[in-house]
Order: sequence, then structure tokens, then C-alpha cells
Amino acid sequence: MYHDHVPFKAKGLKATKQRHEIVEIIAHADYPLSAEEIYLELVKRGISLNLSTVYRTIETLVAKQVLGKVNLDNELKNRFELINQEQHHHHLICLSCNQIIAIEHCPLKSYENQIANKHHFTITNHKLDLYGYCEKCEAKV
Amino acid sequence: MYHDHVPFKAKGLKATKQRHEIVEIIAHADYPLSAEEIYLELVKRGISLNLSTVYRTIETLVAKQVLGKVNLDNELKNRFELINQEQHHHHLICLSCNQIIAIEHCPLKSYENQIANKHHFTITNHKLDLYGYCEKCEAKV
DNA sequence: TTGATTGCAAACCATTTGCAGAAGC
DNA sequence: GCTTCTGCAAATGGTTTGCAATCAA
Repeated sequence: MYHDHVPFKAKGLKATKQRHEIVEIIAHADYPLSAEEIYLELVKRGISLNLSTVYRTIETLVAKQVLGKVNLDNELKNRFELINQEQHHHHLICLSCNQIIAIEHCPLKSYENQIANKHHFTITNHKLDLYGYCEKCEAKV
Repeated sequence: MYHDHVPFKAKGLKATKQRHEIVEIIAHADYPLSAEEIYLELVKRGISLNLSTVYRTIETLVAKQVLGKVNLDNELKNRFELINQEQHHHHLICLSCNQIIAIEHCPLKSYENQIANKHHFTITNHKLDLYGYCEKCEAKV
């Protein structure tokens, strides 16, 4: 019935209609979404569910490492994207049109180790976001 | 009377007592502060001013590039730090005790160029935050 | 059947705003 | 004196929570 983006049961979660729908939306977006955006998209599709369910689902799925939080500047705060099989990546953000592009290659492995040693930290993850202007917006200025 | 952290007049701003005090607090903190923390520190020092003044001052100073906004993943509120003469840096955050350490060295110059070329972007800045556990917190687990 | 999940409404918290008075230049 | 800035109190917007009903297993 639903494309199986997330093995809910294997994660100890009940497979509810709401969870499937929410994951469905996030899985098909080509950039990270906010709770509000997810909710509005659900409404647009005629699916009735509560905003707090969206928040609770997001929270649960972040805890289960199904979703990752993306916290950008501008109005682009608190957005979420599927982690699933895709690898770790970074974001390139246009400060004019706010488009968000995922960048696959990460150059920070050895830097992480270096910092970990120097500061006696166990580093579990990092966030790198690059800000600037895309070709189109740059041309407009 | 006040150590001159910021040339208010040169920025087209009135040099008020409140602004001096707020900048004073931020300048002497060794990690980025939230509006609430700035306010509480002012109260502790016996300086009376309003929370909304803190917010308005921060907003003004961010617009004037005097302060930089730091938006971390593990909390909802915003934090701020002086930009002035210090160089670009990154943050190392302990997810257990929430301490924030500034890291001076930035390894991303050539990576930035590489991404700029590949995606036809003009990159103006970037944010890198490393998350993990400090020695003490790691030991507790 | 039973515990997890949801809907709803109310609560919460960080931040913003309107307005009148105070202060800088 | 004129304009900016501040204090106060109220409003806002995003997110969280308590509780009773509903649903998946």
C-alpha cells in the first residue's frame, strides 16, 4: 500500500497512516522541509492530520536516525530530510532565492580527527553549510 | 568611560549606555550568548535594562555586521558573538554539557573554490559546527 | 487487549511590536 | 529640537504538552 521508505516496525514503531504520509512527503521533496511545509503539503493532498502529529513524528524519526535536522540561516530554520541510504552531505544555499542544493563530497574526515585529538572530543557529527549566490541571482545584481 | 569595542557613531548609531553594556558582555564571553543570557548577566551586574532592548540591540548590531548569529542544532534559541577583528572560526559543541568551543583553524578555502566552480555559485561565507562529547562527558557514560 | 499514537486545545517560550516617554547629538 | 532609542505591556509565531479517544499489533 505504501512505498516502504522506512521500516517502522524494525525500529520499534507502529506503522501508522500518518507516519507513512509524512515520510512520503519528505522522501519526495528535493530539499529539506519544515514542519509547517509538511503539514501544508498534507492538507493540499487532502490528508487530514494534526500539526502536532507532524511535530511528534518528526521528533520520533530524528531520534531514530531516520530524519536529519537541517538548521540554516535566513528563514530556512528547522528543516528535515531523510537520512536513509544516502550518505552524509552538505548544503549550498543561495541567499537570494533560498534554493538549497545538496553537496555529496565531504572533505572533513581528517580535519575531524585532528580537532578530536586536539580538544579531546569524541566527534559524532558535523554540519557544514555554504552560503552565497547562484548564477541567476548573481546576474540580477 | 567604556572600552570602545564598537565605533557606534561611525556606524550611524547613537552611543547609548545600554549598547555599550550589551557589547561589553558579549565581548568578554568566551562563547556565543543568547539574548536571555545577556539580559541575565546585565541583571547580575546590577544594570537595569529591558529584554526587548537586548533583542533590538542585537538585531541592529547584526545588521551592522558587528555581531554574528550562531544557530546551533541542540537548542531553539539564537546565540550571538562579536565579529570585529577576530578571524573566521568554527564551533565545537558538546552535546551533553552544551559547552561551545571556538576553533580557529579553517580548512575550507580550496573546497569553497571547488564547489563554487562546480555549481556556478559565488560563495560568500560558510558555517561549520562539529558536534560530539567532551572528555568529561564521554567518561560519564 | 493493551500500550503506542493521535487530535484537540491549552500552554509555553523566544522573539517582536506599538506606543509614549527619555536620551543622544 | 529633532530623531533615535528605550521601557513596558501586550501580541505573535513556532513548538510542546496533558488528556481522552483511537488505532496498530
